[in-house]
Amino acid sequence: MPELPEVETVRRGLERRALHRRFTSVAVTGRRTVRRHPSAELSPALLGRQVEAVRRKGKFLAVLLDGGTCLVIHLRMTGQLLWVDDPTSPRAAHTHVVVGLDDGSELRFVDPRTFGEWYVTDAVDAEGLPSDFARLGPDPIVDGLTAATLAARLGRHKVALKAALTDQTVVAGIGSIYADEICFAARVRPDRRTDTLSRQEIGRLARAAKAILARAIELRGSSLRDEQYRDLMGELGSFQSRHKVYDRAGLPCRRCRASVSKIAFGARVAYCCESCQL
DNA sequence: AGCATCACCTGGCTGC
DNA sequence: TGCAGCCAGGTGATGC
Repeated sequence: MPELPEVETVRRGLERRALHRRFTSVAVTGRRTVRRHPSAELSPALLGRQVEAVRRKGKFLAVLLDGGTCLVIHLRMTGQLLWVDDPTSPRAAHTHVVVGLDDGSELRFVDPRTFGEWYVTDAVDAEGLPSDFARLGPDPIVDGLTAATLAARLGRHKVALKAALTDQTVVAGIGSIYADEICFAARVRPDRRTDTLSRQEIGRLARAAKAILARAIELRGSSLRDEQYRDLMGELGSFQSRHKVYDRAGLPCRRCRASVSKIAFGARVAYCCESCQL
C-alpha cells in the first residue's frame, strides 16, 4: 500500500516528467475518484494550466498549477499514477482519470478499489499547499522529526503506539508497513500505550522513522506480493526485501532468530518480534 | 477532546 | 473444482 516512500517515489517521477507541462485534456471515467466536489469541475480547473511544482505532505500529492490552483491526489490503497508516452496504448482495467499533457504523453490514474481521490482547490497557504493539509502532523522527511516534536505530537494520546504512528494528524506519511518497521527498529512493541513510552524510546522512534523512511525512498518503496504498488513508470519498488517484521509472521526475526509474531492491536494487526521489542 | 467503530471497495486468498 | 466468505487498509464520518 502506498505510504510516504512510495508516494515520494511517485512525486519524484511526476516532478521529472510533468514539471512545466500543460494539461491539454482531462477525462474522468470513474464514478468515485473525484468526489469532494462535482467531477465536472476537474476539467475546467486543469485545462491549459501549467505544472509549477509537485509537492507532497504525508501520503498526499499536491500538484501546484499556475494561477494558484492545486490538484491534490491521494492513492489510498490501490491507486496507481502511470505515465504513458503513447496515448494509443491500451488502458488498464480500472482506469478512472486520464489527463493529456502538452508533450503528447498521458497521465493515467488506475485504482481497482476506488478509494483513491483527486480534487482541486484554490484554498492554499503561502507555500501553495492546500489549507486542509494544516491538520496533518509533520512529514518526517520534508519537515524532519525530533524526539521533542514527536513527544509533543503524541501529547495526551493514550492509544497503541501503532495507532498513533499511523494517525496522520500525529505524524504524516506512516502506514501499516512502515509503522511496524519503525517500531522494530526502535525496539518498542507496536501495541505499547503511548503514555508509557520513555523519553529514550520516543527518541529511538523519531530516529528510526527518519532513517527507515529515507532508506525506503532510496529503494523506491515497497511492492508487496500483489505488486499493486508501482511507480510512475510502472516499476516495482525494492524495499520489501529489507522488511524486518511486516508480513513475516512465523519467520525468524532478522535480529534474534525468534519467531516474528502477528499481534492484534485494536481492530487491526501488527507484526513484531516479542523477543526484541519491549 | 479523544477514542472506538464503521463505511467505503474489490481482488485474492482460505476453507469447506 | 467451485464458491462463499473473509481479509486488506487510509481516511473521514459518527457516536460515545
